[in-house]
Amino acid sequence: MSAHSEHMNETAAPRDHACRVLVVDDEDALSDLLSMALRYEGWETRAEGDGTSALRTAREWRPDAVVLDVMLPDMDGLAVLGGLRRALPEVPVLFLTARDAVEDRIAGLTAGGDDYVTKPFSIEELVARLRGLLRRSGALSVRPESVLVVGDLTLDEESHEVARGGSEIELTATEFELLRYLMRNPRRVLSKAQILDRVWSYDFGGRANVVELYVSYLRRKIDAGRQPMIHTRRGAGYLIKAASGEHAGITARAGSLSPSGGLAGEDER
Amino acid sequence: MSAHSEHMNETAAPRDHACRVLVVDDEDALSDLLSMALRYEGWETRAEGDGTSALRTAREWRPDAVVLDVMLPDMDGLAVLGGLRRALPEVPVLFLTARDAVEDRIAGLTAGGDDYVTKPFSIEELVARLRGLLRRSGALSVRPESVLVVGDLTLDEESHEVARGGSEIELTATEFELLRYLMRNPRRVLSKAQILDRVWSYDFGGRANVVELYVSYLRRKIDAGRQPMIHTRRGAGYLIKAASGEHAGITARAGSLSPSGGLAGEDER
DNA sequence: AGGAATTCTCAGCGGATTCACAGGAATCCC
DNA sequence: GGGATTCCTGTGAATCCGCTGAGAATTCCT
Repeated sequence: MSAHSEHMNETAAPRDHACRVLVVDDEDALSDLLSMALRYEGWETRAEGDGTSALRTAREWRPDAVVLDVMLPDMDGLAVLGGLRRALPEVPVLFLTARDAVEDRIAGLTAGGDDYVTKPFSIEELVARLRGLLRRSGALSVRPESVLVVGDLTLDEESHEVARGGSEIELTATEFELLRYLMRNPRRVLSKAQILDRVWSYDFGGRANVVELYVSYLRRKIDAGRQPMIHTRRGAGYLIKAASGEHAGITARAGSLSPSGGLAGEDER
Repeated sequence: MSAHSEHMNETAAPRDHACRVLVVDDEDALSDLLSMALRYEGWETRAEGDGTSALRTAREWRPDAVVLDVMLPDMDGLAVLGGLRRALPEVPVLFLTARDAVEDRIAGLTAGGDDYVTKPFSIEELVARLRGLLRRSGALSVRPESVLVVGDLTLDEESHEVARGGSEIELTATEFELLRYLMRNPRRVLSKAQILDRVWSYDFGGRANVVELYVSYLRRKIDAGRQPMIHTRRGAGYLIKAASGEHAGITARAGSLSPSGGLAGEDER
């Protein structure tokens, strides 16, 4: 909670928030989690638990994007989609679907440019997808470049390419998500708990030790031999920053700067 | 610096101006899907479910193209076509017909340079056909070249010719569509679900495994022995890009330009 | 109809990935 | 220094994912 303070970022953040996101899911725990994460991202949110209210809210509140669970108590997700389209033809939709239903009725959902995420997902993934949708729909005031840059390290969210000093680095899916999270919050300490909550699926039952493991993997690939960029703050967490010797805080998001950094004044656990 | 590239939308939809497309179909699900896909392509759409309203909208809204299901509840496709021609003599029409429709009748309809697609179709196919119609009718402000280029790989959407490094490559229909989709989104990871939604017909019930299969076919024909251009991002999807060693991001649509690839000063890999 | 080309299912292989565990290294505190 | 705490990383097991061969089903061509 804490003051949803506006923290100074290295560059003036062009407020691409103000986006409104409607979350439609009947699991309260999940939609709370999501709302919090999205609000964190700088977006406004509303949550609804059933199709009928969702449609009402959609009409009245006119969100810029919708996160829609395809399994709803009162009406089929597809029916909700139909209503949505009629009310807000342009609004992009991010579907949530159960893992095993994947093959099922996702057909055609992404054809129009919408996207989906299978449960259980990681917040990082969901937010990234949503950001992609908003970017494409033009809802973001400034269309952000898809490349994150910290020092001589770059990460392209569209091609999933990562390179340091020009040479490409191969990462696994988890490594990629972890690095993206770190790079989205350069020079900011992230606790293992935060990382776990953000990068691993919300139902992950494992030990916090995986974070150490994956940081270790990342270091091997990214800091190998060179000036280290990933640093440990014992007892607090990890952070990434341009290697000393680099130009100061060349730590920007190529086009605009993400406010997402927004983890200002976060609390640790 | 160079970083300031104007970024584009997902599908290499070259923002060819806001063409207006009228969709006439009585199946809501399908016309929703279509509207969505076309809007995504950068076009404006209106949907109507019967011939009468379709004609009214055609007269008032004056679309640049019409997608017309020949099976309508109130009037025969032929009658609608007649009305259309009277109202908008020049407008190109893309017919939707059932697979087993009487072929010669359609042949008659499309005599004027119109085109048709049989249900069930893939979004890729429909969009490509429509783009062709618009291109020919001159409705597109910038007439895009019909050749997609990525590295030394070229694909001509009109002649359906594909060549790598000058030597021609024979592809089956599905392989062609898959490659076109990849090439329209160079250097962007496309998930198997996205590919399935876009390249396979909307009613395809099969497993995502076909995508792997067809990627495998494509690789045999395109990457055979040479520097691979089709890459797997395990856990994420596939992407195509110029082989390393090629000229930088010569990854353009000959006429308009496409995403990230383009500009000089990009780093190579 | 007969044969060829194409599409697709199925199943198995093999390597990549994820993760638990545990011992060792670094750091902190008294 | 000594012990406690925290972090790092090698090892190995279970699992997941993608690739591909074989062949059935379908469509296309003549």
